[in-house]
Amino acid sequence: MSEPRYWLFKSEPSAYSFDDLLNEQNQTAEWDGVRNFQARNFMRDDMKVGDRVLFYHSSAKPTAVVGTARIVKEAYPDATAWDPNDKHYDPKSSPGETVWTVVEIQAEAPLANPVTLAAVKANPKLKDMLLIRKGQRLSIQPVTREEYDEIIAMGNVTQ
DNA sequence: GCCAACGTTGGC
DNA sequence: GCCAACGTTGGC
Repeated sequence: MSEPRYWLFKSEPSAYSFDDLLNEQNQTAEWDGVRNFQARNFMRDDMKVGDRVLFYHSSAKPTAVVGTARIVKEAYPDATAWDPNDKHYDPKSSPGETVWTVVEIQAEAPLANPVTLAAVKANPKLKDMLLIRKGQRLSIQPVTREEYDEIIAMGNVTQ
């Protein structure tokens, strides 16, 4: 068993929030609709069962890491890509020629104290996080173990 | 609502 | 292969 990797998943809570994930059966959901090659490659090539996930709310008030999750199922084809009625339909993908993939994540726990983007920017230990790099828009990003642990430490402080 | 940054598309 | 135009992301 290799060491788990660490990731940050962005979602707009108006579209899909951490609470939505908590309300799923088994608190588990398929992470579908990703249509960016770099994000797909992370899912397809690097994510393993047991990897840890920070769940981040983008375009929210405030924007923040709000909870943790784990990868519970590794990459498989994203069926929403070949559904013409789906918002993320992509005619270049088909059951015979998969372009896009999904993984499944299971919620672990909400953070007692969500770690806002401002708090991330204010913490020198987190200065290298991709999240705060100018122009970085990836919806799935790798995170180091140190960064993950620091976010958890910040998020579980009760105040 | 604005707009900077970036990815993708398509003409050439 | 270049690059302008366009669409999207996401913070502010």
